[in-house]
This record gives sequence, C-alpha cells and structure tokens, in this order.
Amino acid sequence: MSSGSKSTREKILSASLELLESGQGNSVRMSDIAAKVGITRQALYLHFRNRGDLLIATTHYVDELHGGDERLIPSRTAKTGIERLDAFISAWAGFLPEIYGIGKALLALRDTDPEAAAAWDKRMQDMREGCEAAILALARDKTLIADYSPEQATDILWTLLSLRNWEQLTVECGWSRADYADHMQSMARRLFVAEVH
Amino acid sequence: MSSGSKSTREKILSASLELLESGQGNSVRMSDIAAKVGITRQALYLHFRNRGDLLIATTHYVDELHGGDERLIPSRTAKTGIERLDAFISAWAGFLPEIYGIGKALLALRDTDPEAAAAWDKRMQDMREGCEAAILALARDKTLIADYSPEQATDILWTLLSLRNWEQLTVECGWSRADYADHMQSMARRLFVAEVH
DNA sequence: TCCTAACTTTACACGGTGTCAATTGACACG
DNA sequence: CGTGTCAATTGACACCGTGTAAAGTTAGGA
Repeated sequence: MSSGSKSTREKILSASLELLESGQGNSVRMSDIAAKVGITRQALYLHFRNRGDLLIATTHYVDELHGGDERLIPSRTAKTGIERLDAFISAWAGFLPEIYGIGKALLALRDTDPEAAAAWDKRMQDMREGCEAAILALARDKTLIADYSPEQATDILWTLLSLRNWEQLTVECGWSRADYADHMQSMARRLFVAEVH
Repeated sequence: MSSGSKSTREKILSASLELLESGQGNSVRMSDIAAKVGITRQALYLHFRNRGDLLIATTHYVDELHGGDERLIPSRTAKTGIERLDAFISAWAGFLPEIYGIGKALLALRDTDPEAAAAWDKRMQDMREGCEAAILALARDKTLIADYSPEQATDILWTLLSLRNWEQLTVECGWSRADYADHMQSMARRLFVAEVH
C-alpha cells in the first residue's frame, strides 16, 4: 500500500518510531508525528490510511531496522532444552525494549481498532511459538516439570514474558534490563525445569 | 464530595459497575451510564466532577459492596509463611474478578488522567503490601529462597499477580478461575519457597 | 509546455468529554 | 398560599483528536 516517495514515508516511520520509543505510547498524536517530520497532519493520510495503519507500519519498520523477530527463532547452537529456554528469554529481553513504545500504543488501540489488535496479536502469537518451542524442547529432554502440561507451561511462560510485565518490573520496580533478563531466566528454570540444580 | 441524593448517586454507581463488569472496560461512555440509569448525561456531572471521578467512586462502591480489600489482610489463622502466601493468593484470586472491569478502565485512563492513575496505583500499592507481608513471612520462617532479596521477591510476586496477567491467563488462555488460583499458588511456592517439597 | 505526484491550506463532520444558562417539577417550611 | 431549594432537564457550545474533502501550489519529467 501507499506507493512511492520512500523518503517521506520513511521519515514518517522514523519520526513515529522515535516518538513512540520515548515512551509516551498511546499519547502520541498524528499531529505530533507530522510536526516532527515537518509536514502537515493531513499529509500523513497520503501515506497511511489511518493511525492504526501507521502504527502497524511502524512495527514492520522496526523489524526492518533491527533485524526483526527472526532473532527470536531458536538458535541452533542450543543443544539442551534448558539452553534453548535461556537463549529464548535472553533474545526476548533484548527485543522487548525496542518494541515497548509501539506495543503500548497498539495495546491501547486494542479495544477500538480491530486491525491494530490483530497486528499486535500476530506478534504475540509469533512470540508464543517461541515459548512453546522452548517448552517442547524441555519436554523432549524430559526435563519439563510434571506439574504442568506443555500447553499450560507455554501459557505461563508467555504470560510471564509479557510486555506489561516487562514494563512493571523495569519502570515501576526499577529493575535494570540485565536484572530482567537474569531473573526471568532463573524464574523460568525454577518454574519449568524438573531437576532443579 | 458530591452531596445528597444517595439514591441517584447509588443508581449511577451500580449502573457504572454493571457496565464495567460486563467487560467492556474503557469503552464504557458517560452516555452509556446515563442511559442505563435513565437520566441525562449532563446529570452525571451533578454527582461526579468527571469521568475519572466516577470511575474512582465506582471502585469505592465495589469495596463497600464486597467487603473490600480488607479481605486481603493476612488471616491470622495462617501459621507458617507458606500458609500465608497461599491464603493471600487465594484471597486475591477471589478479589480480582470483581475489580477487573474497573481496573481495565482505570488502567486505560492512566496516561491521561493523573487522578485516576493515582487511584489505581493506590490500590496496587495496597495489594503490594500484601505481597510483601507474605514474602516477609517466608523470610521470617527462613523458607524464603536465597536467589532473591525480599524486595525482589515482592516485585516478582506483585507482577505475577497483576490484573493483566489474570486477564491474559483467563481470557486469552482460557484458564478457569480455579486454574488460576491453583497454578498461581504452585508457581509462587516453586519460585519463593526454599525447601521445594 | 503540460502532466503528474507530493504536499499545502482551509474547512468540515464526527464522537466523546466537559461547561453553561435557562427551565421544570417536587417537596418543605413558614 | 407563596417562596425557596434542589434534582434534573433541555439545548447549546467549546475543546480535542481522528478522518474526509476540495482547491491550490510546487517541482520534476516527458
């Protein structure tokens, strides 16, 4: 969609990203973005159908910039399930801060904009697959704890690693990113790995 | 604030609660509430200064109705830290569904309405004290795991029990309320109790 | 020179919140 | 009986943010 003029389109996306990343999340207005680019608000609509559309495009732009979510695909260096779990959490912990602002904005649109909701859900579903893969790797190794079914364990891991939880722990509780990564790893091991070492 | 006419004021609060509880959260409009009560939208402003005010009053109304958050005060029947942790989680699991709708609405107002944000934060701070009390009870018993400081453990428990997590597990993952309560208890034990039995 | 595409300016519709002024209806008090 | 008061109504309006529309400008290319 929205043909041509890569330059302006990209300027818009990067302005949008920059504003979103500065943490304001949902309170970033179309006019803010336009002002930042140096064009009129109306001109935004020459490139994107509506605000949700722009927000979604911004997420794709992030992927493009940072290599995207293929970073979450399990590395083949992970031999054991435990290594795979650790690697996944570590990758996710690196990825989260990059999508935080956009995530918040998309999440806030959830109730009113089905397209935005779908876009975010898609991302979260992809992420869930990573969780599931790690849990299944544990199960394959027979190191998955007996308390939960693989599906339940996936539910838990997926929830544990949610954007909201990251936000709460880093913003409200003041955890550093390293704290987050380390503790999530240790929590996940404790929750899911049978032989607690 | 907002003197007099208990009757109408209460009608408003109960209509507000009812709409909020039906899960729409933030998309409940002033006009919806007014329509439900059978008065004009403007009349709402005779009783409440603004939407945030009404939402906050609704949370107090819930407390009044259901006995409120004193249910979260640790029962004195809990001898051990572990019992206390279990009891707290169980009480919280019963309380959560009652404040879900309002919580969502208040959470959505967070960015724009500082008063609403403060009201919700206050509640969450109260709840955090319950988390802390349970963790400190474990520490007193020397059954708190060594991996985390009491404060970190409180951060984790507090985050684990967040409204958003409850929402995700019940709404998105389809857990029953009993599933939620049981699994949260078992997760908390696994995360925080030193002697894993 | 003319066409096209990007962008501008100005204006407006819509939905939601919040304010205001004038009015109605009920009830109480002297 | 008249008067005051209080809740609620009606109708209008301001503000904000999103989105649409129409007409005009500017620059580049065939």
